[in-house]
Amino acid sequence: MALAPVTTLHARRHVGADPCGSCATCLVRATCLPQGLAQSPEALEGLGYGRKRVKRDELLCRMGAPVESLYAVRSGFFESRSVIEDGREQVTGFHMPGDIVGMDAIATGMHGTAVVALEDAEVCVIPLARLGQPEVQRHVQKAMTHELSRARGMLLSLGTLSAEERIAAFLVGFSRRMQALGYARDEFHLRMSREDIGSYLGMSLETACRILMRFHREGVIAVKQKRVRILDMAALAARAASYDPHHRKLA
Amino acid sequence: MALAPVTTLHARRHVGADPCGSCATCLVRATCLPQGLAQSPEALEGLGYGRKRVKRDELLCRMGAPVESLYAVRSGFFESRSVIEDGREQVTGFHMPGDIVGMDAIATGMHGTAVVALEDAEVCVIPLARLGQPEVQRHVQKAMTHELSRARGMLLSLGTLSAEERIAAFLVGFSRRMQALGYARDEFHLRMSREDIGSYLGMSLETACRILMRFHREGVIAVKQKRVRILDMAALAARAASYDPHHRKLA
DNA sequence: CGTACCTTTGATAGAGTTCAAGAACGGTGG
DNA sequence: CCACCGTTCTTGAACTCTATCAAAGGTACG
Repeated sequence: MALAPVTTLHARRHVGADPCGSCATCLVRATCLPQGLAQSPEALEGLGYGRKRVKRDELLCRMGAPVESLYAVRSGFFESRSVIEDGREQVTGFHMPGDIVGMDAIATGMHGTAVVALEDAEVCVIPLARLGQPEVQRHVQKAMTHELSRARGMLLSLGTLSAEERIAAFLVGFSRRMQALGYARDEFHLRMSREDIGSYLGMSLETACRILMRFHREGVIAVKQKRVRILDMAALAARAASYDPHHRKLA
Repeated sequence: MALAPVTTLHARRHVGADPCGSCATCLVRATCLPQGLAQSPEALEGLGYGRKRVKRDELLCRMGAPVESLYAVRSGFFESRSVIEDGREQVTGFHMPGDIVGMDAIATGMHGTAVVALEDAEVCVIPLARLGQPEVQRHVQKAMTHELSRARGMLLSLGTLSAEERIAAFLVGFSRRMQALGYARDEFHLRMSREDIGSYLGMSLETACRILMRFHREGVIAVKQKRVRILDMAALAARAASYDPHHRKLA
């Protein structure tokens, strides 16, 4: 159950390894918004989208701030946080390279969440003015429907699953996203703290911790601090009981 | 604390009172999708959007079914239900006249929820082909961002609020939506059962019931079966601790 | 190399679920 | 119009899960 050193993870890391690179070499290009605007890498380069670097714990955008642009994550991980009136706050999402951040704000013209970098990161800045263009609109619409699906999944998770099921579902989902980015699917580095995980999943940090340790004890995963290895994906998935739009019960 | 008879409610009801009426007299017209396509009522009429009637407990669309169109609710109330793999299901939304239903499905081309009529209802059918039109796209995008905001609000509710706070927030929100439709804001008829409310808010039907009774006992509301009167809106709002995008804690 | 933060673990308390049973309501047929 | 029956709502009691409080390791970072 021993975990490989972190360096193993970093060796696999070919996303965002080139923070100053051009779009031509950007490995999240396939999911990137500007992609819809230009077919060739050269044309992409000419679009003049800005880049922005954000250091760890810095804010990409503030809650309540007016929206000037959307952001496409190029490298690094982010989390979204929202507060309710009385000051309590909750993590509402984690964002990986290829994700588009800030769409929720288009309706109100104001960011509904604060987006924080969990590690040094870089984003592409997409001016809001671009949204008038039909190709951009189509791309954003697609990203938005995905956000909606994800949000409904979280709703189901928070509403009907037990804490253990939510943790399992979280790990399986995280694994899938890592795999989609070219990382290993069964060994990864959680960028966020136990408190963030707990907040995101609607439980205390202690509960999140205890359940991760329980899975470790039972041999489903190996976990040490932020390093996680999935030892029995099937067992984990079995405990996740996730949302399945193909399910025919209500058909 | 006695409640007025239901007829009082129905007397106020001027939305959807004309189920066969034209768009020109439709009172949810302002929020209706086709509105963006035609400036005059006559032009609206000519767009040839279909109508569809749905009886109580009938499905407007099935989960997993291919998406052919969106629906704009003209009259009546609906609820959305999703299932997770193991068969457990949850109510994920309630839909009132003026709401657009089915947007979540655009990405996958398949409905992620089953939409059920809570009473006899009528909808306008919006063929998916229309989505290519820029005006429609813009309108749908706006509706979608509102859905996203609502979803995040629910996430916060399920993640950080106590059962009592969630019930309070639900009542305040329901009241606001009723008022926006021209109904009384402090006296209304819940179309859904306690089980539906509980499911939507992530608690058992007994808990939903007990909390409503607690509010009744404390004089905050008067509730008898599905009839609700809000006696002390301020007290209710104080317990709701809802999501506020203007909040500056994370700014 | 020390300090602050994060993680882990234990003990206790409280909120909410589950099981169960009675009451109220609404629709239906005589 | 009334009685009946199924459904929904209400309420109680026992139990479970999760939160909270507290404190002891670890880790990472300056």
